[in-house]
Formats: sequence, C-alpha cells, structure tokens
Amino acid sequence: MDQKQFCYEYPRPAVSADCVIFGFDEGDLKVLLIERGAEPFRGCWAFPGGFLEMGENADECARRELFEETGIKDVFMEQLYTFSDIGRDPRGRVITVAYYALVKLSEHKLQAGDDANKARWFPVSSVPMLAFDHDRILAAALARLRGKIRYQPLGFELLPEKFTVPELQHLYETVLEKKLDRRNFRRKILATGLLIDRFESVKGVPHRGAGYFSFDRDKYRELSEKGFSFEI
Amino acid sequence: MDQKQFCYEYPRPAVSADCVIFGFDEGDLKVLLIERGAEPFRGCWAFPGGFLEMGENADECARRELFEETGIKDVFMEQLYTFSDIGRDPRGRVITVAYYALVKLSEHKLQAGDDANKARWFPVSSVPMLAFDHDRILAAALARLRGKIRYQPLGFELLPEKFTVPELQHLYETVLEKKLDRRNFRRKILATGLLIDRFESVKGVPHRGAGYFSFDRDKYRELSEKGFSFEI
DNA sequence: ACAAAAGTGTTCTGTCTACACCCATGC
DNA sequence: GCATGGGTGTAGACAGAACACTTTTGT
Repeated sequence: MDQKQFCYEYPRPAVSADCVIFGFDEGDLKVLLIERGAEPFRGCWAFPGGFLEMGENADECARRELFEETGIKDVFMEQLYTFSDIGRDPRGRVITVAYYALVKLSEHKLQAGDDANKARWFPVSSVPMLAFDHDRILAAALARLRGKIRYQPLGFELLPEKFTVPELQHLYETVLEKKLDRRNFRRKILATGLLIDRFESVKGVPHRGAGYFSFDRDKYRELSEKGFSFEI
Repeated sequence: MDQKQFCYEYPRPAVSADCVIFGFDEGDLKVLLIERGAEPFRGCWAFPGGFLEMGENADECARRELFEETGIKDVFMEQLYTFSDIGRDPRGRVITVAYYALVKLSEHKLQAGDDANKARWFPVSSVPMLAFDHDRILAAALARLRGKIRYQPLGFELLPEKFTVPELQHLYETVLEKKLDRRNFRRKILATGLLIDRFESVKGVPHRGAGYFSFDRDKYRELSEKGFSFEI
C-alpha cells in the first residue's frame, strides 16, 4: 500500500493546538487570554490556539499560534494533554493538543492596542468564563505546573534574568499555595549551586535591598546529565 | 456561526490512538506487541491501536482498540503523549494519541492462536524492530512509568491480587533498574499501611515461603484525598 | 530612631542508609 | 543437615523543620 492508496475514508476530526501561557507578576500567577472575536463563544476568553496545518507538527503549531496571536516566541513550552471529548467544540469534531508555556512576563508586557486580538493577562485566581473546555485545560495546566515545579527548575522561566531569592520564594509560595521558611528556602536553593550571585542589590526600597541572582542554565544541563535531580 | 456553517476547509490529519501495554512476568518488564498483517510495515511489530471514530474520544478509542486487538479490558490506562511529526506514517498525515496501560499479566496470558492478530509479549530489553515511530513511543512510555512508579502506586497494577513483598521489590528493581535494600524496602512499603496481610505464604519452595499481601485500594483513595502522598 | 524586609546559624527531630544474623522449608 | 531465600533490629549519617536576632536602608 503506497501513499496514494491510503484512504482512511472515515470522517476525520479537526486538530488544533492550544496554549496556556503562564506569567508571574506583582506576586500573582497569571495566564494570558484572548478575547474571541468570532463565534462560537464570541466575546468569551480563550487560550491562544488554532488549527494544525499539514506542514507542521503540534509543537510547531502551538508556537506559531502563540506568536501570531500574541507576538511571544522562544519561551519554555511543553505538551500538556490532548483533549478529545465529543462536543467540546460546538462547531463539530475538534480535538486539541494542549500546551503550556512559561514566560518572563516582565519581558512580554502587552502594549495597549496590541495586534488584532484583545489579549490580557488574568490572575489565575480570577479568570473569566472560558470558551470551549478551556477551564479543564487550565486546571490540567495548573496541576502540571504545581507538580513539576518542585522537581524541575521551571520557576526561573517565569522570572526575569536577574531575580532575588525572596522573589523566587514568593513565586514558589504562590504556585504551591503554601508558606515556606525563608531561611530554609534560601539555604536549599543556594545549596544547589545553580544560582549565580550578581553582586548587586535592589535599590530604592526603604529597607535592605535583596541581592540579585541568575539561574545557571549551563550548570543545570551539565548536572542533570550526570543524574542530579533538582528538588525544592 | 452555527454547526452547519463550520467549514474548516484545510486538509485534516487522521487521528489514531496507540497503546503501550506493560506487564510483569518472570522477573521481566514486558510489552505486548502485535505483528502487522498489512502494509505499511507488514510483518513488523507495533502497539495495538487504530483510528479514532467520530463517536468516541481518544480514551475510548484506545480502550476499544486494546480490547479488539488483544481482548484486554478494564485495566489501568493513562494518556501518554501525542505524536504528530510529519512523516511518522508513510500513508500520509496521521497523528496519534499514545496511551500506556498496566496489566496483571498473570490474568492475561495469551492463548495460542488468539484472535486474528499475532500478539506477543516481549521483554522491554529485547523488543524487535517497531513500526512507525513506535520506538519513540515506547521510550516515552518507559520514561513515564519509571518516573511515576516512585510516587504513585502503579506497581500493584502489574502484580496479581496476591503478591509477596519480595515480588514487589523485584518489580521496583526491574523498573527502576537499581537494587534496593530488602529490609528498608519492606519497612517502607509496610509503613504506608497500604498492604493487607493475607496470612498465607508461598508453598512448595525449598526455603521459607514469602507472605502474601494485597494492595488496599480503598485506603489509598481515602488517604490520597487527604493529601497523603505515596512514595518509595 | 524607627519601620520594614533581608540576611544568617544552631538545635532538634525524624528519616534514610548500611549492615549481620536467625528462621523456615524442601531436598 | 544443608542450601536457599525470607524475615527482623539497630546505630550512624543526613536532611528537613523550627526558630530569634542582627543588618541595611529610606523616611
């Protein structure tokens, strides 16, 4: 049977990729949503996404859609889950390969009047009604992020290049929804040897300014090849 | 835009579900493969799977195909990853939602001359050439199993209702590819309180017979709702 | 000088690791 | 009675949790 003879005559579902984009700002974990300009769910908010083209795989599709709809590119992105329930899209049979991405929000501030679509960051604690089954996708993405941030250095993807230990701790506390001990957190995170001291501090605050650090990507890669496992 | 007006006119990929089935027997982790009777890859081995029908979601498709091709049903099954690379199927554009399943192999011995397809268990250490990109799927499934067995009680899905602690330990050693201390393993696994002592022992061995236990599913469910986390 | 958050060290406790001997059984 | 694998306890190392005081800086 060669390529031309392949006839899978059954109706095929349409395939899309959707992307949950997380950011962290002002002490809040946020997601980027797009207001839909067309039916179905016109006026509702939804994750950026769109249909798979024949010349790309799902990863490429997710990145393309993300860029087209928000201008964001070159970020951490990982496949999350494929949602295929009947009726999840009122237009007909559509299955979606969901992704989640982590962006340094400070480097991706949305300009007013950005693009054609209305894109906005929402704190995860107060997202509006979502289109399709995007609430389930969000729940899955949050669960993945919470589960994975503890044993993979995902936190750094959400912070600027330079960050302070208290900022990092705050991020962990927000994502994990639990208070951590300052001293123990600092000791543990510095003990990994993965933070590079920038020997600069926060200025202009009415108290001692926290010191800046950067994440040592190369060292992490090196260590994980040797079987080291990051853990908070 | 109502349902009838939905025309996504672009060509659509075909969508299939494939299932990696793990079993454990004779001290070996095994996978169930089917010998393909049709092109492409006729004569090659592949995971059971097939195309998504319009009246089912991917989970249902995976279970249906598993049952149709092997007679196995009612087993632990979880979505693994969606593979969508161009060219992964020589017949044309096919994306597949991969699953993995864990079966109690002792209860699913294959009868000789089972079904139409030739199905066979292979030790994961010596699988033959696989069709399509099924080698990648297998690698992903193994990685998932190894990662997850440590903090979810997956091991019990691979053993008979009644099993001994040394059997369980052997399973963990096989999957994790590392020796564990007998005393510490027993202490730790019994300390979870999730094993029910059957007060029976292995008979007919030329040494003291190991005691049988069962996994307490109800208690596990109960405990995990309370935030308990299983860990080996 | 005071308010506010950053930074630091020590003790305690519980868990993981390493390890050696006795027990039960079939031949 | 011996070979084989199953079952048990304990001491030392290590890591995580709890906790209070000093430092820096802007007002």
